Amino acid sequence: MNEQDFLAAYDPRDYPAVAVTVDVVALTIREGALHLLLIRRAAPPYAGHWALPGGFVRPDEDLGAGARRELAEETGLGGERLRRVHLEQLATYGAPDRDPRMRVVSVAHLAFAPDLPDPVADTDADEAVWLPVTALSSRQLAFDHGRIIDDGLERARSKLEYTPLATRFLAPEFTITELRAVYETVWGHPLHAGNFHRKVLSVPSFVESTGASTERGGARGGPRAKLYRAGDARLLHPALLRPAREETVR
Amino acid sequence: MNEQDFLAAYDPRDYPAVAVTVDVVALTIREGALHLLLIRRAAPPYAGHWALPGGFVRPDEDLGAGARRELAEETGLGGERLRRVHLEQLATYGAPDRDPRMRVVSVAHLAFAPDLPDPVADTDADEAVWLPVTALSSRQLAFDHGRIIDDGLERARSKLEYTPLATRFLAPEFTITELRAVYETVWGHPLHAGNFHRKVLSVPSFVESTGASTERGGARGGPRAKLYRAGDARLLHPALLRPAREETVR
DNA sequence: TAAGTTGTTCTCAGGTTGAGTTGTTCTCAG
DNA sequence: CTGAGAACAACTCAACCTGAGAACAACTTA
Repeated sequence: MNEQDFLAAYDPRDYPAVAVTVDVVALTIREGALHLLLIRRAAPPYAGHWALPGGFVRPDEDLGAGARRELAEETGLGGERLRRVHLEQLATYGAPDRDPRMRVVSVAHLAFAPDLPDPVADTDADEAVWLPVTALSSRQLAFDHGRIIDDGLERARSKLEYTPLATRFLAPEFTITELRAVYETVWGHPLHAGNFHRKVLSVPSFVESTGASTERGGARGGPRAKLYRAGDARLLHPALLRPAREETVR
Repeated sequence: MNEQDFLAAYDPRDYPAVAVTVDVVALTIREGALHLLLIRRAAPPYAGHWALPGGFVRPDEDLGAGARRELAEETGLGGERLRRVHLEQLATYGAPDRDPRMRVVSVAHLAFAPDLPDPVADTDADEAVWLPVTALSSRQLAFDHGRIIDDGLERARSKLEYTPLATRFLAPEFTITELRAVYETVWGHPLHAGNFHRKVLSVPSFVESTGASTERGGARGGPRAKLYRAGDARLLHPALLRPAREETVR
């Protein structure tokens, strides 16, 4: 049997039915707090529970494209602003019983977005909101989405260490203080302003100066800050390491 | 419609057919060189080409379990030795045209194994071999497996920096020099022996002393080396960073 | 104008790194 | 049995990086 005959005789229905979905852990920073995009499910299973935006991948659509489409549908975003959102694959979740309907394998993605407008509920959802991650524990989550969110948050924290992706939470031009605020909210603890400043400027191609400064000083005083934009580094060398967690005392 | 009615009325065949496979980038070190497990495909598509071990995920099997099963089938391994192999999810590949038969989404995994016996070809394969990664360029690879292998090698290199997984390429007891040889072969360049020694012993819980030493000195002389086993650290703090690649000169 | 805040630059002590050296223990060849 | 060479393990030292704090000028609001 040659390759062409083989393909002609091939019947996809011979294989077990598995559905493939994409889900998105979309993060943004609003009012100094890390927020996550969640929808409330309108239809069973898990009707009324909160879930990640996502859905079945379409027959001719790449996985990343599917994730971006789902994100666009939930945020009502398009064009340039959607293109500025960082999107990467997170991990794939495929426990046999994770969806009561059938075998569903979900390819989860992680998105970093600058402050975006309030989301719009579409057909699958009662409601869509940006929820502060600190408020997550009070919500009932569908499927294994709690686990996916935990993995996404840990990935986000670690990505800030060795990539310049913190800039993706900000407008194209930003100050070093705004960049530090991103690190502080994602990592959840304060950083030394002077050392952070020195470090960011010493990492090659992390940020580049625009030459301009802010129009005004800070809300409560202080000089105007210099403006920077993201440099062309894709990896930070050397990395900005998180302060080590305390050793477990024995 | 309540949730039970919904599930009763649900027909999986309403959804587009997608097949889910698991593939494994299995790495080991033989004779001082990094080797990769490859099989030669017996059946179309890509008959005669080299491919990663893998196959369709079974209806009631978790993704990681499927990857471990495929690895066991190709290596003929079982029991304790199979359990010692480190296996983690790498990434998922789902471009619509990556398989000519139908839409196939492949969840790739990465495995680190101590030196294993020669693989045994099973039904899907003419032949199975451990191939030095330096010889990869001379082989015709099926599907997008070249890309998956590149991603797996890069992931392996980076995992050695911040996890103690280098020990998974070795027997349960090893010397610091053997551990250094793992880093040197995976990273592809020599390391300073004295500094490596100091660093490994200074990272908390990376390795712990067994108290014993090797029976004999090195093949070409030298004292007996102290033996260590893996400690209980899951992450290295601080990490063992690769020397920075040279800056791209402009 | 005074008081307070903030962006930015310094200083300095302590730690870590890269590179080389030393001393000792071993294997192998003759 | 001995000498040459190899390798493990420990040390030294200069260069660099980091964390913590201080200094100071440029802003804000009251």
